[in-house]
Amino acid sequence: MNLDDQKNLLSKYSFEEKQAQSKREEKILPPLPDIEKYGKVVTRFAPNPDCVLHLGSARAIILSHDYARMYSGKFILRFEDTDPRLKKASLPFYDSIKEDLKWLKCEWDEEYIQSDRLPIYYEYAKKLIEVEGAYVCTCKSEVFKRLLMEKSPCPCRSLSIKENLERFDMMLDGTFSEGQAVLRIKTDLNHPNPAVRDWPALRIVDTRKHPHPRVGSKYRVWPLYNFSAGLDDHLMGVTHIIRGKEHFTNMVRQKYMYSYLGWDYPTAIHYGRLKIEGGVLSKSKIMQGIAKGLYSGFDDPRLATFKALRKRGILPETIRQIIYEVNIKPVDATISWSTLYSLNKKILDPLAPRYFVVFNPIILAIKGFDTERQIVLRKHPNIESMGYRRFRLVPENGILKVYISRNDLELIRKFDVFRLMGLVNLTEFDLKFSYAEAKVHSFDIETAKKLNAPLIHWVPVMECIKVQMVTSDGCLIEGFGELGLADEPVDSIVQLEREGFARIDSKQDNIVKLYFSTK
RNA sequence: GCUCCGGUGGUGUAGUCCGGUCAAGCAUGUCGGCCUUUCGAGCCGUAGAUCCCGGGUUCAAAUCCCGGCCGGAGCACCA
Repeated sequence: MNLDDQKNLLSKYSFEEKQAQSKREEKILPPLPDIEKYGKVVTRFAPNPDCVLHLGSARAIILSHDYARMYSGKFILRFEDTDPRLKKASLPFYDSIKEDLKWLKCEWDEEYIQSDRLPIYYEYAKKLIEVEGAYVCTCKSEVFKRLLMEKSPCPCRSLSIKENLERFDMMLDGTFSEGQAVLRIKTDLNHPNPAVRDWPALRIVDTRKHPHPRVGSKYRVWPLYNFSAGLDDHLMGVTHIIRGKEHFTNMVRQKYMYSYLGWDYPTAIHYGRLKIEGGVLSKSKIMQGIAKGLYSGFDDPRLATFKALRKRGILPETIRQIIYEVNIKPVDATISWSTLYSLNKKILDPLAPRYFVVFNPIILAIKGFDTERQIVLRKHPNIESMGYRRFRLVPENGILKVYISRNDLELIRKFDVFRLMGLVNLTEFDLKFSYAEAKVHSFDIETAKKLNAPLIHWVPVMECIKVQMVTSDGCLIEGFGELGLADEPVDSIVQLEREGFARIDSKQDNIVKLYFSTK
C-alpha cells in the first residue's frame, strides 16, 4: 500500500465515521412509570370542546397516544363537556378536535362524551353519599368559604345519609335551583391546602337559560371536573393520566373520592406548559380575537392552533418531534419558531418540488434574445425522479419579457452581469419608469460562475399564473409563478426558489393561493 | 398570603435517582468556510454555560444536605 492509498483509505474511513456520528439520533420516549402494575396501558385525551385545539394540547395528545401505542395499549378520546354555562361546548368543536387528532396521526380506540353519562355520575353521587363520603351543602358560598378557611365544618356536613339522599333528589327534581345546593366530597378539613378541602362535585345549572349544545335542558345537575373526570378515569380503566401541571392539586382532591370507592388512583404525570415565541395560545384570546375580527379565523397564521400550523405547512411529524424533544418535564417550555422550522424543513426538503414565483414583480425586457428556446429544469435538484419543469421562451422582435422581483434590483445593480437561473446571463441592466431592460451577455452557466454573477429567479410573462401568498404575519402579497405550479395539488408543499417553502392552499380563477411556511 | 413544583449556553434538551469517565453532550440559532444553476438542503469549522446564589458533607458535587433568590402551577358551584 503506497502513501496515496493510505490517504484515500484514511479519508474514506474518517468520512464514514463522521457521517455515522452526525446522524441524528431518533428521539424516543422514556419508559412510562408503573407499567408493571397494569396489565395493559390505557391513556386518554380529555378536551373540553369549547374551542379548537392548539399547540398547548400537543403534549397531552401525542404523549398519551404514543405511549398507548408503544405499550400496545388503548387510547381514549373523552369529551369533557360538562359546563353548559361558563365554558360551554359548541358542536363544531367536537368534529374539529377529531380532525386535528387525525391530522396529528393520533387515532383513538374509544370515544366517550361526558354529557351522555350524567346518569352514571348521579349513581356514583348516591353511592358516595351512602358511604358518607359526600354531602349536599346548601350554605351560601361566602359562608362556606369562610368556614373552610377556618378549617371548620359547615352545618350540612353532619347531615344523615337519609337527609343527604333526600337533598340530592331535591337537586335533581328542581326543588333547589341554581346556586342553592351543591354536592361536596368530604376531605380532610385540616389539609394544609385550603383548595382541596371539601371540594364540590356536582352543581345545579339552569339549562333552560343555558341549554347544553348536545342534550339541551334534559339535565339540571351537572358534575364538576374532579368528579366526572375522576370517576371516568377509573371507570374507563385509565392507567396513566398525562396532563398539565395545573391539574396537580386535582389529583390530591380526587384521591379522597377514590378512597371512599375503594379504588386505586391511576399513575398521573404532569407536564408544564408548552408555548411558542409570540404564538397566541390562549383559548379566550383566540375566541375573543376572532369575534372582534382581529384574526381571520381559527387558522389565522398568527395563532398557534393546529389548523393554523397545518395551513402554514407545518407537518404533524415536526410537532411530534418537538414533543419528544421537550419530553414530560413539569417545567414550562417556550420553543422557538426557528427550531420548529428547522425540523420541518429537514422533513420537507426532500419532498418539496421547486418552483419560481416572483413577488413584487417588474417586467424585464431582454434584448438580443433572437431565437426561441426551450429549457428544462429539475423539480428537485437532487431527486431527478420528481420530474421536470419546462419553459418555452418565444421572443418577439428579439425581445423576451420576463418578470423579476423588485426585491432583487439592488443585488443586480451591484454586478455588471447577472444570471436568470437556468436561462441566460444578462448585462447592461437599465431601470426605466415602469419596466427594466437588459441585454443578453451569454447563456452558459460557466460564464456566470466565472464572472461571479448573482442568480435571479424569474417567470416568463407569456406563460405564468397569478399567485397570492399569505405571509406569517397575516399579510397578503401578490406575484407571478411559473405555470407548472398550478399542476401541483392543493395542500402540497413546494419550495419557491430563493423565497422559501409554502403550502398550496387553493387554486381558483387562475390564481394559486399560497400560505408561506418557512424561509 | 397559603400549598405544590422547578431552575444546565439565546432557545430546547442530555446528565441529577445510584457523586468521579462532565472544566458539561446533542439540536436549533450566531458567525466563518466548502459545496450547490436557490439566499434551501448538505458538509466542515467557530463563538457562546462561573450547571441560579451562598454555605456544608466529601479525596471528589451540575449531581447529596441546609439556607436564600428567582420562576411556574394551584387556591371557582371552570376544565
